[in-house]
Amino acid sequence: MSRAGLTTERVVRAGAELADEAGFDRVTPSELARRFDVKVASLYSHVRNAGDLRVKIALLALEELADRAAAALAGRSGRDALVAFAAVYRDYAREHPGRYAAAQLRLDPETAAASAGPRHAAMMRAILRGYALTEPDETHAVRLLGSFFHGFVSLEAGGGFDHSSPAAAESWTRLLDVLDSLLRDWPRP
Amino acid sequence: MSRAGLTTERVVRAGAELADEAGFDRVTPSELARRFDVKVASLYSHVRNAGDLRVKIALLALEELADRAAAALAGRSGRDALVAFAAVYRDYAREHPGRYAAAQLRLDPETAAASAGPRHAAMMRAILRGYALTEPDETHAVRLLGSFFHGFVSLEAGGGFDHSSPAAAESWTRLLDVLDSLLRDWPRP
DNA sequence: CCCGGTTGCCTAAAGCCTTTAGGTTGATCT
DNA sequence: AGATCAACCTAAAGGCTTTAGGCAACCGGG
Repeated sequence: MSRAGLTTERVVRAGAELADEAGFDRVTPSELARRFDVKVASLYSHVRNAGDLRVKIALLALEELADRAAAALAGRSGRDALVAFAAVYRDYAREHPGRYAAAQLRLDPETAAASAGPRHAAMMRAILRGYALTEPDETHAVRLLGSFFHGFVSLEAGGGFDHSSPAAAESWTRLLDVLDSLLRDWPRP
Repeated sequence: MSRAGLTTERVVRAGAELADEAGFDRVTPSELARRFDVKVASLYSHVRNAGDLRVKIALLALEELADRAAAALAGRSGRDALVAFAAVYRDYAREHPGRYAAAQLRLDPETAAASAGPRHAAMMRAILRGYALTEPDETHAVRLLGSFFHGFVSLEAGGGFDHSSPAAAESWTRLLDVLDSLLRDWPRP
């Protein structure tokens, strides 16, 4: 009997692929075991339990997203940075819907703090430094962008824009222009 | 043996309460049966299966939300309407997190069309008629507002704003002002 | 080379959830 | 009172999760 060569890494990565193919809520130890042609119990040496598996996939997704965002941001500022950053989110969600869903998993505070989450917040702030906002408006703007990105991408993933025109992509482009213009010309309190 | 007096209506309503207390993903026929002190199989006369139960809870949530929104919108326009409508969403999500999560469930196109979903879209458009937007910008604006509302509310529900100041409520109020001002002074293409 | 330890994977078993098939009994209408 | 319908039940099959304990493949050292 040759071995399948499981490691936590490989298990989590396979879980992420499964999430993209079948949906994050269909990621189960049983299904993964089937894919590795291994008995279910064998996975439990690499992952504490089903919940832990999900958390690890979420952390992977957050890292991947942050890495892509960081790469996209390099050498850009202002509107360019905003558009590039936004594209990373939308593209990632479209390419990897299961991972994107995983990234939305609620983490306990400790895990969240050690995740790539804070990097995301920092990058968002870095973008806004290209616009002349002062606190607390910069924080409000971070939240506006975060909410819009996440909301748009998840509504699109849920098919919310499917049966109306124009296509989602057109609204996305136009709205980024609108937001850029809003940030440059931020209304006073 | 006296009967529990189940009906589809009561089962779905209890499911919605369970969702709010324990989370939408913990809504199972088993748990509901326990609450009604009834055998699991008995529920299957009132609900086709676990998925059907979830869908029915989602439809209930969408109706409730639309009803509240319609009531809030009555007699208001412009900024007032925008703020009142937004408040309905946020308050509903905070009062009924499980139902709000349910309302995000992906429905098949047929079910979605028969749901209260279209009413939501219509109300959003009604609000925007208070601002002088022309197509396709009105559609873009609908999507901006929808994305922002949903994004903000779900990030807040996920605890995303918990460990930073100012409080979410403050950003919410301020950002609604900002959006109102944006809509009144919508940038040209 | 082979021997011992580590680690990867297994069998077994218990517990819970879902779903279906078919039977019984309470409520209701005539 | 009898018939009918709906509400509820028992029984059973099948899947997922998790733990405990066992065997054997691999790796490093003697």
